[in-house]
Amino acid sequence: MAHWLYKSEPASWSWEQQKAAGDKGTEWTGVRNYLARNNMRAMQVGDKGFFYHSNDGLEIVGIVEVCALSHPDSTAKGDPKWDCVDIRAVMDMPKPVTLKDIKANETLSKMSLVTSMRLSVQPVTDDEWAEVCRMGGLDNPPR
DNA sequence: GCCAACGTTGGC
DNA sequence: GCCAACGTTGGC
Repeated sequence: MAHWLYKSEPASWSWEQQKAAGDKGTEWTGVRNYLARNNMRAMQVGDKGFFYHSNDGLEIVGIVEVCALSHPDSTAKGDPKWDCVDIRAVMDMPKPVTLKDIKANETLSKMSLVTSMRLSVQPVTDDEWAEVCRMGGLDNPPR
């Protein structure tokens, strides 16, 4: 199963809000970048991902999973170019993993978060997934 | 608040 | 179809 990373500015949509949305989850709306959209189109229900706070926080704070396949973005005003998936919160990171920690870790030097700073929905490799989970204090990370 | 990176737009 | 201008993102 593939892994992903979702960026959000906590001022507009925070991890607390994501958790409050419960098991039904929410549409990951507002992505207007083709690469990020294509990543969402490739997602399967059950794919896990990291939830990252950009701008304020700069850390991975939790784990989410895809709970609905990509579908038209309801905020795109009927523009068929833009799709999104639904995601729901799965668990907190016991220890949030900061961007600083990630940049300092040689294993993660190729991570999209480092190399494609501005991409808002990114793929995460299995190795990166395992390493970030380990750093975050998850001994038995979800797959 | 600044500015680098980078995606998008639009004139040619 | 190229590329300069522009706008946005996001770390610092």
